[in-house]
Amino acid sequence: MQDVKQSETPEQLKLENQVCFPLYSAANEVVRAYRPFLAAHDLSYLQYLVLMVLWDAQELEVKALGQRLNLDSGTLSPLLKRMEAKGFVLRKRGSDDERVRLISTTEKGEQMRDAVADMPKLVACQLGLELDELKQLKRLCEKVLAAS
Amino acid sequence: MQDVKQSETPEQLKLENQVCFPLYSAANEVVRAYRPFLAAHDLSYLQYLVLMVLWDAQELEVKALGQRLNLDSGTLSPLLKRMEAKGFVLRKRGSDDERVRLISTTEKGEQMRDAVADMPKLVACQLGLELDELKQLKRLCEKVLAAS
DNA sequence: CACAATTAAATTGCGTACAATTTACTTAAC
DNA sequence: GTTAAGTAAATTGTACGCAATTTAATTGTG
Repeated sequence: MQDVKQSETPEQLKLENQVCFPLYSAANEVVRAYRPFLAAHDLSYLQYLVLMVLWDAQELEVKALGQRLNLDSGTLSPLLKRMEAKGFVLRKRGSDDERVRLISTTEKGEQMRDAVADMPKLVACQLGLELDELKQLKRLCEKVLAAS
Repeated sequence: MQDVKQSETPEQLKLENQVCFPLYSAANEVVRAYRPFLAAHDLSYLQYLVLMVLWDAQELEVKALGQRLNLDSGTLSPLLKRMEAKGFVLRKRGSDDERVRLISTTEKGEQMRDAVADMPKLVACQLGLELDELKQLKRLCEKVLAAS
């Protein structure tokens, strides 16, 4: 019975033969790995990503932030409001263009940099990959992103 | 000004030096790539994953489904209800254990197999990776999953 | 057999993702 | 300079993910 059904499933449609599923699931796994560390600082994974962009960029419009993170205002607007409410970021209006929101870190947001500085290495260790494998994985994911 | 701030950011905390971000973003990208194809069949990406597991497994408890997909009942219970409402799956009660839900595909769910058979190849092409790179990516993601 | 401990799903509540629409503002064209 | 077109965020509505709790059924222990 089960054999009959299995033989009908084309090989390319089996979960274990697809790239998309391990990629999807590994990404979930990495976010899970970050969660406890970040939760200790009242941060979600995406909020952590936003801070990383801002640490490196000073002040950014929502749109520019979205371009770096591959996300739109539908995701970022409410997120940034929550981050403002928690005191991590500022949401100024553009002085020359009132439509624009200029996002920047607060002092508290800046301090998070030190608080989470060791996290990437900690989480990387949990992934069970060698250094060159991490680089490979990074390169392949970046190639996927470049193709989109 | 910007240079000062940048120099304060440790290298490992820059977005472009982290594995986690490209992985997270590439996974989002792949789901995005599937979306239009799946939407034509009234399926979400996760619903498609569930069907792939069921095509290969006949009948599964929610827990077993969750183990294969790395997801819990908080995600799966409402998802399976939606899939039942759309006629893709059945949710029987276990006859010997009334707590258990036995999930199986309907005729309609089975037919989806043919409808989406070409999708993996189509999407894989959009990823911009060579065949050996796809295999590499798959292997690395699976290694991450195995370590968790 | 009673009753505590365990287990499987479901539920609740919050934070993403994203399509589609709306709001508020700016720019272009006449 | 008024109106149309365009643009940046925000909002709305739906569907994940997941922690934490709840519900309902089963198992274990005396």
